[in-house]
Amino acid sequence: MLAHPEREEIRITSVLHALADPVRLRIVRALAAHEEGISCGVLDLGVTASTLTHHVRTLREAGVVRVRPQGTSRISSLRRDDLDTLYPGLLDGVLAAQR
Amino acid sequence: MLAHPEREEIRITSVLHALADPVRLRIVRALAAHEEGISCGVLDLGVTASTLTHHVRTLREAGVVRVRPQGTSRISSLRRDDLDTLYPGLLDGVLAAQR
DNA sequence: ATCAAAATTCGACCGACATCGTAGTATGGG
DNA sequence: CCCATACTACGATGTCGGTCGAATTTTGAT
Repeated sequence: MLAHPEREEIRITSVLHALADPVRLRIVRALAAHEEGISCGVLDLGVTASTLTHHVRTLREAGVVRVRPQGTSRISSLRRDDLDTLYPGLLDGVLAAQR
Repeated sequence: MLAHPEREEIRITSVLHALADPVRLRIVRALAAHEEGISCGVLDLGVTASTLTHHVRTLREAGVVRVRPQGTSRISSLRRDDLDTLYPGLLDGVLAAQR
């Protein structure tokens, strides 16, 4: 478990699909503001823990976030380098969005 | 019919969802290569005409493309200005994707 | 007026997915 | 060892959406 795609395995359609959900987009925005990574459980997203697990897995399997265990928590962080290399400007454009 | 969202009405989640489909992404790539716009019917996308209609409508309603009637055809073109203004870098990043 | 080409509409089908609740696993502290 | 915390796994459910075929509309040309 906790498999992450290599940079070369990341697919643009998977990334876009991962970003196209309101809850996941809020997660990405939060991670963008915390380069060191955070436990997504601390975010108040209005969904249950199991739903949150689903979303984080979707982001991880798409190659958007990296997840590392730390105690009983999982620290998620944005894969900025990989995404900026593969799709320069995409992440910045998404994060710049007001709506 | 042929309603287009104003620039202020465009939503990032709708744009991302519109771009997250392989067929629609191929349409967008084709439009990016033809600034003057094209009739999407000329593209060989491996889907039926009715499915193509569905995809073009999805792109139009998301604010990704502008569609104007011309004879019995509909000419689609990318809303580059609007997208680049709202989400600078997003479109370029998506188009830069190799996979 | 008739015909052909291009596109749309409608209904149906079916797989994908966001969500939840419950139960289970894992880690660390007392 | 026991317990609490954080997260995961699984199954169920309801909705959304990509796909098609058949029928219809629209436009332009003959």
